[in-house]
Amino acid sequence: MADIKPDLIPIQNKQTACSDCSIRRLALFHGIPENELSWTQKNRSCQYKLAARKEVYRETHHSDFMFTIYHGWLAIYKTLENGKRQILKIALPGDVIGYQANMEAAMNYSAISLTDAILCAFSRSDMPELFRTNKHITKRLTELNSRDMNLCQNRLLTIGQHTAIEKIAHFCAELFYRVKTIYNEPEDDHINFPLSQEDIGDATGLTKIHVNRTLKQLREKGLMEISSRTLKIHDIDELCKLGSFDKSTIHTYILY
Amino acid sequence: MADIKPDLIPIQNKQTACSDCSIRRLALFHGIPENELSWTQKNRSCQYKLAARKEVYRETHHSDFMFTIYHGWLAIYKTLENGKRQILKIALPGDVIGYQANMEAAMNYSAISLTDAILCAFSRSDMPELFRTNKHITKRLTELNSRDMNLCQNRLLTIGQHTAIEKIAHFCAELFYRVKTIYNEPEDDHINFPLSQEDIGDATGLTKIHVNRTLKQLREKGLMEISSRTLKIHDIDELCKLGSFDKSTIHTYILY
DNA sequence: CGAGGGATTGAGATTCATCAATCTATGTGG
DNA sequence: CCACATAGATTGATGAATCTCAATCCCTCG
Repeated sequence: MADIKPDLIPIQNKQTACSDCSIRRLALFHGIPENELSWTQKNRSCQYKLAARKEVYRETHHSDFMFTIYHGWLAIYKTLENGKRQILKIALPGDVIGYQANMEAAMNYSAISLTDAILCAFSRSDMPELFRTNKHITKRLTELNSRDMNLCQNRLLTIGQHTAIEKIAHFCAELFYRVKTIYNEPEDDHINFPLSQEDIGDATGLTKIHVNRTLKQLREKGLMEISSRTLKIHDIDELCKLGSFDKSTIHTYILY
Repeated sequence: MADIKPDLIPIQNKQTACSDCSIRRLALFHGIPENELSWTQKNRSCQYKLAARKEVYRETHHSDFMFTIYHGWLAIYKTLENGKRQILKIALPGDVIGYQANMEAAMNYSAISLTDAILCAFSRSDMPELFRTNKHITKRLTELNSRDMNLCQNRLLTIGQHTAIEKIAHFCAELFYRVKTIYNEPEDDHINFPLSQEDIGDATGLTKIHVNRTLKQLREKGLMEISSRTLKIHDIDELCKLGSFDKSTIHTYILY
């Protein structure tokens, strides 16, 4: 088993207490009775911070830890021999990464930070004990997994059956609603957007050149615009319609 | 909540006992101690049989049941308003269908039988009790979900980043290995294959016409052949290589 | 102020979809 | 048992969507 990555820097002091966690409503520990919350605090190995564009996991490698994201964005992806990359998911605060059934198995995806980030680490070897001792967290983990499954299936539908402009509309609309829900700022029509056009291409199965042309179309249609790492939404209803994104289902993703 | 579908015909007698289940090693109840197995027997509402091409679930509709597949093949899919369909998964004996985090929510996919099938039904309203009372089955359900997640992510990679011939090679190779592992017939180079070319297209994001031409290419390359509902593999190694399918990972899918 | 990565645009090639016609296998009713 | 109906498979011709290669531009950062 490999150790922790060198780019992950332990936060020496000022670690957030789980009971004070500002994003608890989103996270693994949502709805957990206070008296059981001690498990997370006790078993959280450490909080780590890391810079943007640092690798957290690499496919086929082993890792001792799973993480919950406290701050920042990450991309979860798989690569092919020919260098092509498929981004499976943009992971946001509250998301769990590195959880899989067999905690001793190698990672089946890679992960990289898209922004500066703070991660809460849990030792994978503690997980079996968790399943034995804490039903609430186990159930919650299952719920988060199930939500992820639904997201993944929707992406499969989008990537398999949509055109380029529909794919990008869907991708951006989903991300927009996820971010808005997490940060509770329903009034703003824009979000910080740290992905390059190449990243968008890797997430939607398009080349960066075609992404560029398609973003231009979206701009000219007055639906949305990306510039200087910001996504501005001009017509969210049309955007959702174009991308077949049902915003009412966002609450099946972000579980309160 | 909707009731059971009229096409699902209750098996009146000769229901298989869970303790005698021939596919238990694959299924939800793998590795469950005998004394806990009574839960499944007690809570299994019924075994149902159904003919090929019958709908089991419809997206957005409610269902009272989740199922484990005892016999037959099913397709799990989502559809768009324009009629396009994405097959998310081919479900085989041992697979669980209809499990999602919020058991009261509407189904987020449809399901149809591809062959005659036999399903074991469990009432969704019993699930919360299951989580409270049976850690083994809960854990097993989590493992199966996690395996499905990995399969789904691999499909996302394939559909997003591969060419038509690579997609179909991957799809067929995966299915071939899954079927071989379930039925334990490692010597045969062919399997029963009830999917039409249109089904393959819906699973890989291609039109049936392009599937036809691509199958012709695979035939001419001497890799595989589909005829009269049979998939014959001529060169499994080359097929896996072409489709970037790593057959060694099949054991992370089919958990013994 | 120069370097470098990302964004943008153009031209041409390729893959895949669409439309349309024919062929084949399978099942059904007479 | 045959004639027919039907669904799926096959092939051709054409066009659209997307990729590839190449050049230039722009912004950011040291």
